[in-house]
Parts: sequence; structure tokens; C-alpha cells
Amino acid sequence: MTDPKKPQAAAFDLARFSPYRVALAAQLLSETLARVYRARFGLSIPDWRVMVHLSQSGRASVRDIEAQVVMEKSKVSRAAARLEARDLIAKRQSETDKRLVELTLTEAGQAMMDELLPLAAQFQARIETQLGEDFAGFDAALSRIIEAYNDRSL
Amino acid sequence: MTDPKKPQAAAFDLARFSPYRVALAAQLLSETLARVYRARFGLSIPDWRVMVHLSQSGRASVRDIEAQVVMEKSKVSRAAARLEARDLIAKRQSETDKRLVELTLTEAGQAMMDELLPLAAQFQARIETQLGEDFAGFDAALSRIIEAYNDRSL
DNA sequence: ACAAACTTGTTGCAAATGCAACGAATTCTG
DNA sequence: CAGAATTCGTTGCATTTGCAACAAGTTTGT
Repeated sequence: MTDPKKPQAAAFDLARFSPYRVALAAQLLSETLARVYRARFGLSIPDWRVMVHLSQSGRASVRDIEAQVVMEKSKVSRAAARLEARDLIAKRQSETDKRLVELTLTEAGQAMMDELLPLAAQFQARIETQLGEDFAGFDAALSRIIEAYNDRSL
Repeated sequence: MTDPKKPQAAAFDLARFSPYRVALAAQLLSETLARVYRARFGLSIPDWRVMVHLSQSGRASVRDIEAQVVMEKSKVSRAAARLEARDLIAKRQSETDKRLVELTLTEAGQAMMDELLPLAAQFQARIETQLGEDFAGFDAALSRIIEAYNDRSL
């Protein structure tokens, strides 16, 4: 018999709380990846996100990256400054709109991504293998969450 | 025909990269919750995690929380200091091992959790509803990830 | 029983972060 | 077209973070 005085509060268990579990999974995956990025390429996660986006889009402004990669613009700006200092990307003022800064990969940056992206793809493949039949539901759930909470709801 | 010069690098797409998607989902969920914790209770996420753990375990040392809630001990220590200053938790030296600090909820802290936990439970229920049939696979996948990456693998 | 090794929690410090403010550029409005 | 409002990127500032160093306490090995 359980103590009738404690209303049990639905016996809340942090270890079963999805927001906590997602945060934990994200942290573990990020740390694993960050170890590779950092050790082999000297990239932080913001750095890496900027590099990947440029590798995909060819060129992009700070604002583009802010929107598509979901990082504060100041974070993007500082990542870009770091990457430019290392000559991995080039920054130049856009000609059509002089407020915008056009970011592009340099050759060195391109070369780094040629080395890095296969590793990332491999990591992705590994995750899919590890999750097996659960991957589909997992990915679908992520899509729903991302969509549902993408603006300031609740 | 695609350009034979670009090896395509498996056409890497950040938006399909699971670590990125998980990080994004975690960020969105955390922000949503943090808004509630902060606005209604003045708690940061580290604060909230400590409170929840104490609410479950009754008493715990910094090290216990570090292990079970996966937060750096300095983060736990500082959260505990903040919470003690607000009189939401009590800190005292353990009698059996004087290195340890025993943390417990004060009455005020208990009262806060009595108000907070139902909201959390409600949020959890909402997520499960939103994810519907995908929730099972989602949760199973999270378990696998958490288990697989919980030590310094890769 | 004693020294060495380890554990626990706090703190100093440098780096990262979020936010607001800003200057420059552009768009909107009448 | 002029002035107001908006957008863009950077930077200053206060806060948070992670890491290493540390003091205090405990355990281990002999």
C-alpha cells in the first residue's frame, strides 16, 4: 500500500520525460560528433554548421544561415569571423544589397568539407543501422516536433 | 546527367542529419519549457533539473545529481547555490561522509514542485498525443541512443 | 597507523552565449 | 522624393559554461 498522504503527482519521472530524454540524446550525439570535429578539424559545432550550410548552398548571408540552421545571428557572425580568420571561408559585401555579407567556402574550406562530409554521412548511416526499425518512427517524430514547436507556440 | 567532377559526397543534407535534427528538437522543446519555468517559477533548466531530481529522490548529493541528471558537477553546484539562496532547497553536510552535501527540498521548494510537476506531466501527455503512433518508436530510439552513446564510444 | 591515492564540491578563469543597441543600408509610405 | 520604419550584421555587456585546480575528507595498501 502506498502512502495516501502523498498525492503522487502522477509519479513524475524525469528519466521518462521526453524533453529531458531528447536533450540528453542530443547532448550525447553532439558530444560524440564534436569530438571528431574538434580533434580532426578544429571546428566547434557552430563552425561546423556554418561550413555545412555553405557547402550545400554555395553562398549564403548571415541571415540565411541564421534562418536555415537555427542559430542566433550573433553566433553565426562570430563563427564566420573565426572561419574567415582561418581562411576556410571568404566574406564579402553583397553587391545587390550592401547590408548582406556573402559567405563562401575557400578552397581550403572546400577541401576540409570534402574530407568531413563523408564522415558525417557515415555517422548518419551508423545511426540508422543502430536504430533499425525504430528509425522511421523516430525520424517522423522529430519532424513533427520540429514543425509543431518551430514558432513560439504553447 | 550530373556533373561527373563532383563526387556528390552522398549529397549530404544537414536537414536530414539526425544529430542535427535531434539537437534542433531538443532546443525547441527546451525553449518552450524554459519559457514556462522561467516565467512562472524563475527557474533555469539546470535549476529545474535539480529540483525535479530532489523531488523524486528526497535527498541527494551533488554527485548523485551529476550522475543521474547528466550535468557537470559545477553546474549542479551553482544551481544548488542559487536554489539555496532562494530558500527552495537546503544544503547540509552529510554526517556519514563529510565530503558530501545533502540537498533536500524546503517546504517552499516542495510547494513549488507540487505546482510545477502537474504542468510537466501535462506537457508530456501533450507530446505523446502529438506524436501519436510514432511515439513508441521515438521513445525506443531515444533509449537506444542514450544507451549507445552514454560512455565515450566512437 | 600512516602515507599515497582517490573522491567530493567549490571556485577562478577563459571562452561561449544571448540579448540589446548600434550604424549602415534598404524598403515603405504618403 | 523625403522621412519613417525595417533589415542586416557586428559588438558591448552581463551571464553562463566547461575545465582545471584546489581544499577537505575518505579509502586503500602495506
